[in-house]
Amino acid sequence: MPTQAAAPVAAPLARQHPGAFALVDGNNFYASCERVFEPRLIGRPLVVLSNNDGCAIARSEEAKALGIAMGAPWFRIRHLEQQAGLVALSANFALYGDMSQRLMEVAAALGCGQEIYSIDECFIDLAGVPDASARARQTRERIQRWLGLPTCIGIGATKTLAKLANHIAKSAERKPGSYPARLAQVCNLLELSARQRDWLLQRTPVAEVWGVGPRWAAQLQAHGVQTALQLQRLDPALVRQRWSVVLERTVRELGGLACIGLEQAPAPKQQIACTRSFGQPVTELDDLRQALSHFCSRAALKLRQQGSRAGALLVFIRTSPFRPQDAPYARSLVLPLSPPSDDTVRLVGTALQALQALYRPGYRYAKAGVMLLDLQAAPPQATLDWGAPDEDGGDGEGSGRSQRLMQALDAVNARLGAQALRLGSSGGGGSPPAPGCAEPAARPWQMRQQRRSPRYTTRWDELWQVRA
DNA sequence: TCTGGGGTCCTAGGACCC
DNA sequence: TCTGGGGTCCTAGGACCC
Repeated sequence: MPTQAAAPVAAPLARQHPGAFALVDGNNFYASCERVFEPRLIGRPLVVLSNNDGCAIARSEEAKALGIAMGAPWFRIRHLEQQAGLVALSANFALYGDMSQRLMEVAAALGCGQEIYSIDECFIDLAGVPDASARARQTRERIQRWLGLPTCIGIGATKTLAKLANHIAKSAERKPGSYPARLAQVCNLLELSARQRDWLLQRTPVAEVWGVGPRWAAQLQAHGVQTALQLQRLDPALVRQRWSVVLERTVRELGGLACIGLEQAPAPKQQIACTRSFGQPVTELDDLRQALSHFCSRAALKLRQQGSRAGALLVFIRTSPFRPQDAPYARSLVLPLSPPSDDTVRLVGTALQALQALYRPGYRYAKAGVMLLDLQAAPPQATLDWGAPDEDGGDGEGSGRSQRLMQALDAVNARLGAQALRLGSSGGGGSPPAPGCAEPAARPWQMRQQRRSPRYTTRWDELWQVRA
């Protein structure tokens, strides 16, 4: 057996100085974005629904108080519309993404490095930043005043402790009296005594620790570990043996040893997926072809945007696991792409070939998707030379013609809207048609989004209207 | 009737190599 | 009783994150 290197844990020991990280996190981010443009929603229980209006993926405090769980299916909570004045909106990712960019710009000024961790969270490197707490409060106020978005900020010696501090800042704000008031909104563990920190860790359930999911939480509890403090005091070697090197890192991070660094430049993705549940069950091959063509086109755009090519492509189709009355069917197929490609025409052609092999009539399909695999950096872009004949003489892979076609496709869609120019196999669908074009017939695979708010910040025709 | 859509990392085990 | 000793690559599965 090869001996296990201790590298993943040992490397950070080289850090000379204790670090300091902040975590800036939007409160109930999607719900808060909606309230910025629709103030009548303030104070009301509000949920944002997933694609297809399937389940709740964000909740205002008032909605949480009604007992609505994260991921609660809409059909189980919709009675609260009548009973409790619950408002439900379809997810408006164009709006959230744009608000996120603005938030990240303001938050970046807090320190000397930023890792955008998710749509509503970023880590900030605070090494060498004086008066971190005061700066954090100022950053919070700017985000509130300039964007109308509430945030909380946690500060600690490691990313795991910054996360934990953020959790405390939120809890202290949500439930005044549960923690000292000065910890609300901004919680800086670095300015507390060891005793005070232990007290906070002791009050934090182990399941709230970043990196401890439901499975490990249950196992830890069975092992007598209920709190973050008890987890921090476990023997790292035991944790590694009984669980994994991943949880061992968490234990060390809780103890103040930074094992997880700040990743400022996001690494290129190793795989790119586009998958969707359908708005209605789909039975016809032609509808599946349209759906997969559409998904694959989106994935191909993401692929080109990060400058990669795919060496393989996976397609899956499946019936609903939630409908026992339907005959189950779920299959996937991986096809190689040789040579690797970023050409929408070729990728969609391959995806449809896979679909042809997977499709069986007689099933009610509920979901399908495309994943691009084996991603590798694309060779440097050929210079744009419209007049020159293709060196390889054809429209084969990597040819100048393929590259120019994709550049033109992306340029047109960047100007006129994501679906303005698309393959015929995609059929209608996606975004509304450009002005003057006919609305294509709705297809069963298209997702339901019946309660979406306007895309206030990214569409000229959906701007806020003010009447004098 | 109605249950999201992305990602990451780590480990174990098998195939295969010299 | 003994059965070589290293290695790499790939895949599936399990855990986690938002």
